[in-house]
Amino acid sequence: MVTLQGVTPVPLPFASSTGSPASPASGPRRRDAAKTRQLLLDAARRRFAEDGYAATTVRDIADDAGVNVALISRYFASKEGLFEACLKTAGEELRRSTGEVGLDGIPEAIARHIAESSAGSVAGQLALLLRSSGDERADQIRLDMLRSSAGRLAALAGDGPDRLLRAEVVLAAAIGITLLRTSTGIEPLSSAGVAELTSPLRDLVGALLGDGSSGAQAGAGGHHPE
Amino acid sequence: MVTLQGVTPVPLPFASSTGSPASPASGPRRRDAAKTRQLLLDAARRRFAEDGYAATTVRDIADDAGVNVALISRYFASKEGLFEACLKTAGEELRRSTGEVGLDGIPEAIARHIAESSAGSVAGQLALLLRSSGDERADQIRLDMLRSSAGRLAALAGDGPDRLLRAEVVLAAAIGITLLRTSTGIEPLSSAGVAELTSPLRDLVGALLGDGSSGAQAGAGGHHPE
DNA sequence: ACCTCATGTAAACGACCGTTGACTTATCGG
DNA sequence: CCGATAAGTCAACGGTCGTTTACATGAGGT
Repeated sequence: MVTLQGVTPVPLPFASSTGSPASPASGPRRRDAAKTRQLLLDAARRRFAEDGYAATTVRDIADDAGVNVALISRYFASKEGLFEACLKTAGEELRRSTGEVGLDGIPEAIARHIAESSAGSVAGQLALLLRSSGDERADQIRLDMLRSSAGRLAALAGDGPDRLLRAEVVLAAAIGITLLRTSTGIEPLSSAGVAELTSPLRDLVGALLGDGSSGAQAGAGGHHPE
Repeated sequence: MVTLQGVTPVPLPFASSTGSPASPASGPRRRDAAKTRQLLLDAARRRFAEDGYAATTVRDIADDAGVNVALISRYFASKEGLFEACLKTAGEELRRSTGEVGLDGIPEAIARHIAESSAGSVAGQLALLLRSSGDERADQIRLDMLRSSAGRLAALAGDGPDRLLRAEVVLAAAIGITLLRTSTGIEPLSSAGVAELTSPLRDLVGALLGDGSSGAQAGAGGHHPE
C-alpha cells in the first residue's frame, strides 16, 4: 500500500475543497471527514437536481459518493439536513456567479449556468430551486434564495411597477429551461450550447427587464470572468 | 369547482345515472366505475402536478378521491399507469385550449392556463409536463406532448432557423412560472392574475416568437436581430 | 327470485425507505 | 508503543410504499 505523507498538516474541521482536483488515483482513501462531507454534498446536489428530492434515496447518494450510507446521518443528521446543506451551497455559488454582471451580461450568465448544469457534473443550482422536500426549513431556504435572486434581477431593471414580477418571470424561464433540459431531453433545447441559448435569452431578458436604453445588442460581450 | 360529466371512457352500463350528477349529499354513493375512474384521475392529476410523482402516494390519491386504494390497481393497473393516464388527459385538454388561438392570443392563453392552474382545482397540465416518473412509457408520452406543443408554438412563429428552440424556451418559461407558483409561492408571481401575467408574457412571446409586427409595444426596440 | 358478475372493501405481503446502534479500524497525542 | 477518539462499516429496526389476494355486496338479466 502506498501512503502519502506530509499532507494536511493541520486537521481542518471542514475545508470545502471543491476546487481540488478530483484525485481519482488516490487509491486507498485516507480518512478525511471534510472530504467525505464534500463528496456527499456533490453527489446529493446532482441527484436532488436531476431526480428531485423524493425520488432520490440516501443509498443512491452514498453510492455515488462512494461512502457508507450511515455517514449521511452522521454528518448531516438526516436526508433533509443534507438537502438544506445542498441548498445553502448552491445559493452561495449562484450568488457568486451572478453578482458581478450587469443587465447586459445577464443573458450570457444565465446561458452559461444552464449549459454547464447539463454538461458539467455539479451545477444544477437552478434546478434545485424548484425541488421541494416538503420540509419547512428547506422550503424557507429555497424561498429566500429565490427572493434574493429575483430581487437582484429586478434591481437591474430600471422602470416599471411590476419589475419584480418580471424578474421572477425571467427566473422562472431560466429554471424551466434547466428542468426541461435535464429531465426531458427535448431537442433542440437540450443540446443547445451557450451561444445558441444566449440569443433567445437576450431577447427574453431585454423584453422583460430592458427599459429600452440598455440595448439588447451585445455580441461582443466578451468572456465571462470565470 | 369542476364539472366532471359526460365521461364515457368505457362502455357504461347505464348513462342515466347523470340524473343527479355530483350531489354532495347523495349519501350512499352508487356504484359507478366510470365516476370512480374520473375521481381518481382528477385527484391524481392534482397531486402529481403539485407534489411530483415520487412524493405522491397512491393512498394520498385514493383518499382525495374518496375511494379505496385497491381500485387504482384495478382501473389503471399500477401507479405508473395512472400517471400515464393523467398525462394523456392533460395533453388532450392542453391541445384543446391552445389549438384555436393565433400568435396574438398565445400570451393570454398561457396566462389563463397558469392563473387557473393555481386558483382552480384541476389544471396543472403544464406542471405535469415537468414531472417525471422514471417510467419509460410515461416519459415518452410526456416528451411527445412537449414536442407537439413546441411544434405548434413554432408554427406560429414565422421566421428564423431557431424558431423551434425559441418555442421551447417559451414553453419552458410557461412551465417554470407554473411550478414556481405552485411549489414555492413566491410573490408577486404567485398571486398574479391573468391580467398581470398577460403583460410580461406578451413581451416574452413577442420577443421570442414575434416577427416585429405582432405588436411588441414594450417601448423598447421591438426590432429583432436578423 | 336467483344466479352472476362487476364493484367496492379489508387486510396482508414483500420490498424498500431513512435511521440507528454496536462494532471495527485508522489516526494521533502522550 | 498505547490508549483515546474520530472515521467508517455493518446489520438490523420500524415504517411506509405499491400491489395482491380473498372476501363482501349491490345490481341487472332471465
